[in-house]
Amino acid sequence: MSRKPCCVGEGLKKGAWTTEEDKKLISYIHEHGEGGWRDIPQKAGLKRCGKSCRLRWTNYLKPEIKRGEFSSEEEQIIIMLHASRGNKWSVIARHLPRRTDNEIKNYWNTHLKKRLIEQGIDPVTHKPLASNTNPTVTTSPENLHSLDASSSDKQYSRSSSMPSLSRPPSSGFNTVSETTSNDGKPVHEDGSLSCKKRFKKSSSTSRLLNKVAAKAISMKEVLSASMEGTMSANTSFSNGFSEQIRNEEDSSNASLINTLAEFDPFLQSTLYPEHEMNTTSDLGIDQDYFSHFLENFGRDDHNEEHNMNHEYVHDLLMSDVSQEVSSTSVDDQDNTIEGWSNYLLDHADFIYETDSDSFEKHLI
DNA sequence: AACAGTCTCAACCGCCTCGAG
DNA sequence: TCTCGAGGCGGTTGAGACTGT
Repeated sequence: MSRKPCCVGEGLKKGAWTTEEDKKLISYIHEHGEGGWRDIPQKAGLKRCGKSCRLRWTNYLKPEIKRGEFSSEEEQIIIMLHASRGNKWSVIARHLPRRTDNEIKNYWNTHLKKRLIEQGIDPVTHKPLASNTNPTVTTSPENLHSLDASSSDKQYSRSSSMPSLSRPPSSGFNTVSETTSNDGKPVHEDGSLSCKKRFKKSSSTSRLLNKVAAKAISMKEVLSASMEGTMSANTSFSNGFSEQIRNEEDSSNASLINTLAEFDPFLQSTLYPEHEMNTTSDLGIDQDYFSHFLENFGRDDHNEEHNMNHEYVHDLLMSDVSQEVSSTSVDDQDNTIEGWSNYLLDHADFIYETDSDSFEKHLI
C-alpha cells in the first residue's frame, strides 16, 4: 500500500518522442510485454513518465494500429455511434478495429464535426441546427448518406482524398427500394437480391434456419440503417425511421417489415418507440421482450421433431445470450449485439448458399 | 519570399474507476 | 472498509505543416 506515485520526478522529458526513444520503448515491450508502465521508463532507459510511455505505445507505436485515411464506412460508424453514445471515444474505438480512441477523437474534432455543422446538423445532438432552414436534415438514415464533403472542399483542400459519406453496401429498411427481376424475385436498385430469401424445406431445422435468416436479415438491415443514422431510441433516428417505415407506401415491404419486427426486438423498439420499455437501454432495447424472443426462438415447432441442429442452435443461442442480455452494461450490450449480428449474418450467408431458390412462402 | 492565419494530430493534463494491499 | 496507485478516459494544448495573400 505504499506504492510510489507515477509521473513524479525531476528531469522527466516531455514533448515529442524521438526515434531513439521509440526504439527503446518498442524493444523493451517486445522483450517484456505490455504492463507495469510505472517501471518501464527506468528499465527501458527512458526519461519519460510511465503514463507517457503507455500513451505513446497504445496510440502510436503498437504494431496493429491502423493509420491513415478513414474509410466512408468508418466515418459512418463513428457518426452513428457518436449519435447514440456521445464522446465515448473508447467505446467507439471498439467498433473500429485497429483505430485508437485518440485518433477517432481527433478525426471527429477536425473533420466530421465540422462537416456536420456545414450540413446544418448539430454535432452534439445530431439534430438540425436552430438556424438551419431545412429542419428535416438530421443524421438519420435517410440523410446521412447525403452528408458528403462537397460543401467542405475548401475546408479539406489539403486532403483531396477526403472520402464522402457514401452509403454502405447494405442499405437500411428505409432505403430498400425493390423492383422485380426477370424471374420475379425482388431485386434492389443496386441489383442485389432482396433480403426475402427463405428456405422452403418443411423440417423444423429449415424453419429454424428461416427464422435465423429472418432475424439476421432484419438485424442486418437495422444495423445497416443504424450505421447510417443513430441507434438510440432517444434520437431522431428511431422516431424518423419508424415514422418512415410506418408511412411506407409499399405495402409488401410494410408487411415484411411488420413480420420481421415480430421476431426482432430491436426492430420492434424502433418501429414502436411508444411501446413501454421495461428496461430501457440506450439502444432502445426492451430486454424482457428480447428474452421472450430468445425463449421462443426456434421453440414453436412443437408439432415437428426437434433434431440435433435445432437443439444445438437453440441451446447455443440461449447459453450465449441468457447471461449477456441481462447485463445492464452498455458495453456488454454492444458485445451482445455485435456477436449476435455476426452469428446471424454468418448463418444467413450459409442459408443463402445452401438454398436460395425459394423464399416467398415464409413469414410474408 | 515572407508573413499570418488555419489545420492537424501527437502529446499532455486532470479526473475517474478499479483493484490491490 | 479505507487508502492509494495504475490504468483508462475525455478534454485540451501547442508545435509543425500547410495555405493564402
